[in-house]
Amino acid sequence: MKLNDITIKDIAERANVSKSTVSRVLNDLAIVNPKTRKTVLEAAESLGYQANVFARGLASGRSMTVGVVTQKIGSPFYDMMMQGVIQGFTGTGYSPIFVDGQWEQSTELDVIRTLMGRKVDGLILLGGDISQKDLDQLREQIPTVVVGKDVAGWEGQCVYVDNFSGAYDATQHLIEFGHREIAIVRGIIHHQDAIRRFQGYAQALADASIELDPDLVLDGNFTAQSGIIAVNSLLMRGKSFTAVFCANDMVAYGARLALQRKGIRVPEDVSIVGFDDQAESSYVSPPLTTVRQPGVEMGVVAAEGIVQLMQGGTCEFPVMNAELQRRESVARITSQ
Amino acid sequence: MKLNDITIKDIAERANVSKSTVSRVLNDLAIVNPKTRKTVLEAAESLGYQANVFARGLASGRSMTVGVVTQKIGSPFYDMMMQGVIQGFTGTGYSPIFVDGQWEQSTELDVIRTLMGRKVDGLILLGGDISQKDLDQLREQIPTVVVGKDVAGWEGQCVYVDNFSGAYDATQHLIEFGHREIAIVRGIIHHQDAIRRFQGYAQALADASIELDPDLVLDGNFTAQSGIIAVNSLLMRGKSFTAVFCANDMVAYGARLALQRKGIRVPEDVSIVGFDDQAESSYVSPPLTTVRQPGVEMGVVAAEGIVQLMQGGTCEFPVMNAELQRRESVARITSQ
DNA sequence: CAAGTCGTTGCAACCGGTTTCAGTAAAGAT
DNA sequence: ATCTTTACTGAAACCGGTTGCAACGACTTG
Repeated sequence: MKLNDITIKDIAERANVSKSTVSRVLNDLAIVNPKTRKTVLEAAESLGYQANVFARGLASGRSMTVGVVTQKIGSPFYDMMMQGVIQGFTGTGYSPIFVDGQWEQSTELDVIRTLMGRKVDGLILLGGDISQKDLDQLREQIPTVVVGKDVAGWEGQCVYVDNFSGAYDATQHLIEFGHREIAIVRGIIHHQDAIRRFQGYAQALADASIELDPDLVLDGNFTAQSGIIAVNSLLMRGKSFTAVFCANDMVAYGARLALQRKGIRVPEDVSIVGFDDQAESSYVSPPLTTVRQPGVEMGVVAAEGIVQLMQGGTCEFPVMNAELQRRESVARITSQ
Repeated sequence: MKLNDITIKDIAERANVSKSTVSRVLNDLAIVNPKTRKTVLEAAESLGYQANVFARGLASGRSMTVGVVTQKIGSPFYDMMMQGVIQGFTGTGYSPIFVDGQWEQSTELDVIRTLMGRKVDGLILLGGDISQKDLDQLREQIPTVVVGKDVAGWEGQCVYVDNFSGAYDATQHLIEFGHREIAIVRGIIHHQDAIRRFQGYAQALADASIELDPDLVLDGNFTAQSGIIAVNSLLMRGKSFTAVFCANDMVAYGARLALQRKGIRVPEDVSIVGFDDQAESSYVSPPLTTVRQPGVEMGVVAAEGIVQLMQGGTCEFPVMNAELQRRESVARITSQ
């Protein structure tokens, strides 16, 4: 099946040393005579040796893999983080193995169990909904970092963006442009990011002495479809509004479409702001003003951090910040 | 590190049998007395036994993992296939391990080497640019299926869509709607899909007795940016056209934006058709008429196929077909 | 010159399974 | 009653590494 049946033993014979010596050279964890070392290295090289991961894993207990739990492959923000993770691991000797939690707590626990069964050396959780208890328990068994949310008691060991100030900036931007009737389509109700974003929105309004109007607060679930529904219900109710701040870009797309269907122009009649800055957002019509999350960077940082952790070190992540990308979906309001 | 240090030996002691018997029960590959069997199973259950993958792999040579090489995590079409693959593997006992080829041949070979080093039992290649020679060589070493392109000599062992007829249908749709000056923005020049799509376009024109105008053929690279550039150069040249068929949806977004920037309306002035049907396309403005590729299904089918192959069977994939999704980016032309 | 060090290396046990081969007891055949 | 089967089970080798411990030669040291 595999061409590569050269083992450490073959090298040993070729170099006239014992298996142990070869192993020591290959992992350089003991002093070996430089000359011997060279001979072994050459032998290994010329034979094209590649260690058998099973044997190594069995003997050492380490697998050189880390499990990465994502929530839904194909979801823009999580995909960015995955890219970052891959990037962050290249050259470290560790390989990520990705599994998908499908946004479901039970599935998530399942896949983590599978990962543990596969003896991963570390765990990166991208988002997810596991309970604090399970999380804490997990961390005791295996080096873990969480990306995309902050967990109580894990200060510095979570990579996340400041959703509050991102949302605050976005809302303030709308206010600066003269908007006062600003609707919001929230994300999944118990989702941490969604909550923080709502708080940022609320604070920005408060700071501008604009009363928060409950009728302008709609619930959604991060999908384009939910943006459509939210806008339609807003329209149906006959509520007046000049801008809508969306839970993420997909919701913004939906909102945009729903408005157009009613003959309402964006941004001339209603302005829209999204959150995420997914790849398409620069190219839709009009290009979407949105809050950029540094997804790729977060992935990179997480990968680097877990490597530290697995090597017995510690890691301390800074809070990443989300930056408003001003494009063309927001217009100035002159008079009402 | 792990709570789970129960081994086959513990079960053996608990059930008063030998390791061998336990192994036989657990893999049921030999006749074991039903009573003994039951005892062992119960012991395993009550101890919460989970096999050590390293030991199993070392002894049996099988890892129960299959390597999946994608080209770029975050790319809509490939992501759909990944989702499908995950779906297709659930419940089979195999786990996919994803790596990213980054659209580069050398990287791709590298990651495949890594996968082989990790002793995957099978390989799924999503797209990719490896040479036919390398591919053939690979297939001799390990069960392999290729998704997203067809390889000479691998009939039935590749999962791919009929790009030709997808493109043909799209172009014909434009022709039916009265278009005769149909531009095309092609994908990466040597990319198989891009070539097939171009051929479909050309054939549809030919069948309608429309001469293919080389000035209406632009090159791109599947990115939105390339759509913008293509349309701009078309406009710059002052060439007249009423529709543009794009290599994929991202290109279509770019084209759409470039047109808008010049005050050209879609679809009133110029119609656009894309390819892929990525999630956003239903919600952009106007909702994009595009050719849907059944990415998820392809992934599922590929996963099921490789399982067959790994178990010593064979598999025979049908050609998937691409279906035109008529939405709102194409308008009828009445008079020129 | 004997004893003690140090640097370097080999032996062998071990990691936790799978698998071959031989052995035992019960059932069937002669 | 003896000889074959048949059904089932155990001992032990093996997979390919890692690692503790002993050993060995050369070099100091007393």
